[in-house]
Amino acid sequence: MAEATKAPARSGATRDPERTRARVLAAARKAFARNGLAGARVDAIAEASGANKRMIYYYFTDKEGLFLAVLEEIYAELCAASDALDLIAPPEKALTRYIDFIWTYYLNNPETVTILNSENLHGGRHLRRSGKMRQLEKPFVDKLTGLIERGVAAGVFRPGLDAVTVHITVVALAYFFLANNTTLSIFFDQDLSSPSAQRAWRRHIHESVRAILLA
Amino acid sequence: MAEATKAPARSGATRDPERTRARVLAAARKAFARNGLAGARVDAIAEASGANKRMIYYYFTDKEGLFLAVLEEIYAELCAASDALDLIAPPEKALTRYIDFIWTYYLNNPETVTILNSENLHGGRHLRRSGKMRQLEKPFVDKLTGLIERGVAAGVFRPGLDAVTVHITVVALAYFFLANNTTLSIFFDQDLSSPSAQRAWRRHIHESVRAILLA
DNA sequence: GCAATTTGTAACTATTTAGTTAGTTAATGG
DNA sequence: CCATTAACTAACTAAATAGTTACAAATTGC
Repeated sequence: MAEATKAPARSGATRDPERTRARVLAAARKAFARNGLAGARVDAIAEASGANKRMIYYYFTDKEGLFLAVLEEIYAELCAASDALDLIAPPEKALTRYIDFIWTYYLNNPETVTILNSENLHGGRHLRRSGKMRQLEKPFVDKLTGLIERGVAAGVFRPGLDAVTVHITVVALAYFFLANNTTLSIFFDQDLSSPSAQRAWRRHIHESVRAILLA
Repeated sequence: MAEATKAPARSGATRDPERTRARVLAAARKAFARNGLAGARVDAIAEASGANKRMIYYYFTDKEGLFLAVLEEIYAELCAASDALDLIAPPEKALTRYIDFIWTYYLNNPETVTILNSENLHGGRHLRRSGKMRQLEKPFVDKLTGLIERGVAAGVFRPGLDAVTVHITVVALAYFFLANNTTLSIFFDQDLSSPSAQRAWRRHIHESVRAILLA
């Protein structure tokens, strides 16, 4: 709502802070995803985004502020995608849709995976400071809780499993396979990055979560 | 075999390359686990280990060589612990023992977790170069394959699941929960690092893997 | 016991890095 | 239409960083 009044979206404008900010964030996301917080270079981000380095400090205070802004953007995207997920369907069908959503999301957003790993390396110290993080995930947990309750009521799912536990289980199976794909491929001497290996694992997640959840 | 003849283990010796190397590796492991490859400082590792910085380059060529040496040490420890695991027991009991081993290992070796994450961030480029990695994991996979086959033959486990798939499943559930504990705690607004949360998750892994594997 | 080699040290360097200074150009509001 | 503010730039700096140079002392092989 504030966008239209504050930034009148001039096309080809010589100055467009909104776009500059967005371009810096996009370049920063790539850089942090590839090299981590310490490995990413502010000079490189400035050059890649076409912004002057001074503007990065103008908008984001310092490197850690930029990293936090990237984290917040990533998190907002994840929540927006989660909110768009429709789980109003018969329990088994909704479960399938939910699992596919998680798998597809992390498969298509590898930067999210590596940046979240980086934040964990640093003990979550950026997210913890952020004001924007509180309870954005709650509507999604409520939606999943609703699905599980409907499934239990219908006698399809077994009782005793809460939404957060189920969710961490599904994310663990998807995220770990993708985040640690290279070391797993080396250790077990097989290419787990191939489309066929990915299909097989996606199928395995479906079967496993069904085995865990079905009555 | 070479140790006894080459390094006669003099206690309190003024020079002891074996110990210097070991101390550098220990300090490097801590530094890489805390700050990642780019974030770790060679000067800090030298100071923490009591070794002169020049010796680090003398033994490990460069920072990446040191990182690789840490990776190889971590991997060798993991394989040694895996080899010591006894799975000769009735299938269900052996399965419980195996799951406990994986959970406990990653719980007690958080540095292994973060360093493996770092190696994945860098696309496995250090491990891939290493000559020491090939097939060290094989005896363990064979042992697990044996367990699964015995379970299937006894009608306790369902057929169609290979050892690597089962193993990645168990490690995913343990490793992901531990590696991403802080962001998960923030996102879902609950302390997943507490002993009770850890006990609950360990129990959940047991129940889930049993659900996946039991006939 | 001495020449060669291994292990160790202190001080140095060339670059890179995050972060600044000091200013210019464009938009905006009265 | 001008004063004020927001957006932007180029060049700079102080500190940190990976990697070296040039030696010295201990150990080992002969």
